[in-house]
Amino acid sequence: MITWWARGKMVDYSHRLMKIFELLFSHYGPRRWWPGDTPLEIAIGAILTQNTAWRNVEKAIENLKSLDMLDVKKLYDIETESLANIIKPSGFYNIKAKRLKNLIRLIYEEYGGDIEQLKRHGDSDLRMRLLSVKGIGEETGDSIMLYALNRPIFVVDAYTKRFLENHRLYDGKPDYQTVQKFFMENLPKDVYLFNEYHALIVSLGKDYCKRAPKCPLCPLKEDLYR
DNA sequence: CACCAGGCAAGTA
DNA sequence: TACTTGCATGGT
Repeated sequence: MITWWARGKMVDYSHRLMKIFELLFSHYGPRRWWPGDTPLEIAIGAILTQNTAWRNVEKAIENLKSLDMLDVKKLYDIETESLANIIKPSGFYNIKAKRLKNLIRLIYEEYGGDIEQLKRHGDSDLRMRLLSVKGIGEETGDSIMLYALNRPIFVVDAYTKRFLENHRLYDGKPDYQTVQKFFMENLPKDVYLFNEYHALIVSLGKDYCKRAPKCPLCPLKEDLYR
């Protein structure tokens, strides 16, 4: 049995986390994340959405699509300045253009522009390669791992941390590694489960848990506020 | 008008 | 290690 210390006592969370998943899934249904059709588009979206509302990212991706720029070779060749101009609606466009170029440079120069070759790495090596790119931190890297490359890695973001705090599932400062371990050690390592779970937490967060410690309308309230 | 959104890296102490 | 700051657009 895997246990975690929380609220001063040791608790088995594996059943609770599955119960929460079932409640959220029955409330929202499948979320079908990540919005995006190809691994490349998903990876680009992961960088563009850093501290940015998704609706602004959509505009930037639309711009890339309309210019037929969702292509490793074309992105490798384009000037960083031109790329910045294309992705302008997503905000932080100068730094994000550099970050996109850093990722594209890795794919093009180390893997011949073929994401399938990048995928030959095992989970651990793959994660390290992604995190070695300047501009790809833990959340962005893990989003690419899970949603673009279909690896069983749990993605932690602001919503996930807020979720644990709001529902008092874990005390202490929710740093990335700890939160990720909390989910990964208490759930079966399943790509589909991790995919839907993260998406469901975001859906819940957008609807009910923005920053209130209590969520009167929250579909989880019966089971979590005892 | 102010505040925030699916972060990250670099700088400071 | 633990803060702080710059990066920038668009919606509420």
